Amino acid sequence: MAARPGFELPLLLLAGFREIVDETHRRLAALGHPEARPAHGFAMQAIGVGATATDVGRRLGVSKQAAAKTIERLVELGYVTQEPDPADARRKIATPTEHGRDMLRRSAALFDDIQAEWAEAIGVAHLDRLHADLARLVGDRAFQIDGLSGLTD
Amino acid sequence: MAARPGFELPLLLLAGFREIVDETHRRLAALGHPEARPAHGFAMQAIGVGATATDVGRRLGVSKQAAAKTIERLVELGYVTQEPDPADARRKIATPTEHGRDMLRRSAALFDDIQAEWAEAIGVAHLDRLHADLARLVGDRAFQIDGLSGLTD
DNA sequence: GTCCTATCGTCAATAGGGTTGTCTATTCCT
DNA sequence: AGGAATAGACAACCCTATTGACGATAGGAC
Repeated sequence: MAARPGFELPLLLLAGFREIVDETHRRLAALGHPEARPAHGFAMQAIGVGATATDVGRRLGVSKQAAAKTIERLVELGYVTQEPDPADARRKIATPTEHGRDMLRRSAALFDDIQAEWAEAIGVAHLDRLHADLARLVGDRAFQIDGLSGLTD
Repeated sequence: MAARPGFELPLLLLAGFREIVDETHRRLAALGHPEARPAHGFAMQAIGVGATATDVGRRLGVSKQAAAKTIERLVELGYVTQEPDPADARRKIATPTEHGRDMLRRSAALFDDIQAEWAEAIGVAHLDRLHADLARLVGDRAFQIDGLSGLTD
């Protein structure tokens, strides 16, 4: 057994992740979003059509304080706006701006493009199997995305 | 086309990486290395039998300053020692201690164990193909491992 | 032998993403 | 009315990383 050293697998998985994410952001930078970084995309996804810092923190598996800082940054970059919830004075709702929605649309398209390129490189059948096998191995843990720091592009 | 949204793939890859690394470190903690964190393991690998901060930085794709800080941390944790190079007064060589070598041996074994568990879960043929496909997609980029922060276990 | 240049380690400032703990304001349920 | 739960803000801190500058050393050209 152990035909291959076991440490290669995590390295390959990480490299795959970084390859997709870095390439997406390289292209995104050329499409009017040079400041967008991976954490921003994930946070935008977590915001959806509108969410509070606490919501975002819960969805991303980080503290509400960390989420609040990220939202603050997104406001600075013009990706979201924040307004008090008229129905609950404790809450502040972050909502994507048109610029933010543009970023989200474009990154979704880029992810699709890169997936298509991977399908071309190894064949659709291989990619489908890779996707299915990974989904089986990690289950729903794939969508609890914390630990994204350092991916600073 | 685009039967699946493209953003799932990077998430699955990241989740796979985290799954392996986190599980390794959970088990490592129970084997006398509660302080070991992912970045340390990678740095230890980069040190090998002995290396300078600059070497480590180059191998890991980070600045020499960042590498020096990590080595400093490894010294604090008792994983390496540092001595001046007798042949070159500019250089300081970091060398794994017995504790450090123990950590490396154990984590290598744990990576192998987890790889075996994955093979059991999806079948050896599937795992081999996953490994081969990823290797083909990312090439040698797998072993330029930066961006490890946040993986703080 | 003596310079010029490249390299090593280090110091300092900065950035970004994360944490815990504490606090006030507000809401909601009893 | 009053107590528990919740949202956001503030502070202090950690970790990993960055760039820029600097003194000390090594080593090749001459």
